[in-house]
Amino acid sequence: MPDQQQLTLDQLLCFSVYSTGHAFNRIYKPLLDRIGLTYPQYLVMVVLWQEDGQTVRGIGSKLFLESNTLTPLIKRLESAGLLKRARDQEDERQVRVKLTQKGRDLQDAAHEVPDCVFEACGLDLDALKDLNQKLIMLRHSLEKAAG
Amino acid sequence: MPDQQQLTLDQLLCFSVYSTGHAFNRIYKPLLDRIGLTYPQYLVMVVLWQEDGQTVRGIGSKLFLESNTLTPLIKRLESAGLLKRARDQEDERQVRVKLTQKGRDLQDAAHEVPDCVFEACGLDLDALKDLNQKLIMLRHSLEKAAG
DNA sequence: CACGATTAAATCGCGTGCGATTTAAATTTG
DNA sequence: CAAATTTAAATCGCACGCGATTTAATCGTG
Repeated sequence: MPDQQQLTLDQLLCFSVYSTGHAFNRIYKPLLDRIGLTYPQYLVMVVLWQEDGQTVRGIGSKLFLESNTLTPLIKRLESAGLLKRARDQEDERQVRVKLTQKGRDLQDAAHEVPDCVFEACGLDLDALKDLNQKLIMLRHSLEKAAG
Repeated sequence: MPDQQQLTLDQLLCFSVYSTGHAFNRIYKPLLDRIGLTYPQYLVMVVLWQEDGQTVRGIGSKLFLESNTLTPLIKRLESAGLLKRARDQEDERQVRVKLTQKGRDLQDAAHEVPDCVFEACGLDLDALKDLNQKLIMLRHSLEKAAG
């Protein structure tokens, strides 16, 4: 980065990532309000719709989140009746998260969300995939650098 | 987006943005801890280093944040002695934020932060600028769609 | 000029993220 | 096998973000 004396926000990649994250949230908010989920809760549901019965740690490794964030979040989903939490019988340290019928049914209600978001991005599918891949690679570099 | 039955996280651009934002935070954390700032606080300082004496609303329009987020954050920066808040004499609705000497001096201490982050990205400058521009355009599309 | 509308901050409540610590279970090692 | 270590969740505290509301100042219209 040249000449930090004139450092501006629009030169900072971190800021475009940060602010675009907020912009995504503003798109998701009205869509997810309809089905009673927050964005992070939606991500947990996506992970569980893909594979039910995962542990908190397993969900966390996919979302890059830990139990201090996930435990309360998952408890809220349990309060909403979307899933059940239960200690694993074979390893009682772990908690397995299983969808209820209501939780599985919600996938249908969430059906149109990705299309609406895709629309809002204003990108064709190739450009979107390309940007996605570049960000995944960037995330990987950052994770490696963080150690 | 094809076939939401098999929707996975790594297909979601929103998630790569969301998780890369967290990854940036993990890079910034140790760098900013040294100078006693959080990442959003650092962004406010960057905005003020570029132009001192802005209003809360002015700062917010650059950061895509509002007074409900900024007021407490800026008060913390004031408590840390980095700036002063004062009502604008010409329009008492507005609060002007002015750096103290300590706040201006902090720019030197923050000197190496952008270089460290750039390093962690593992991208050459052209690739970084390209990615940055694409994200800025995406953010613009999302803001427009959110209305 | 007055009164309703608009605007800027601030306040409040809630849901994340996350560092630090705690608790309990499983694993490793002597 | 027992003690020390490791591991998985949970808990706690704090700082965002943001929707909703409140307060105070300014503007706009009649």
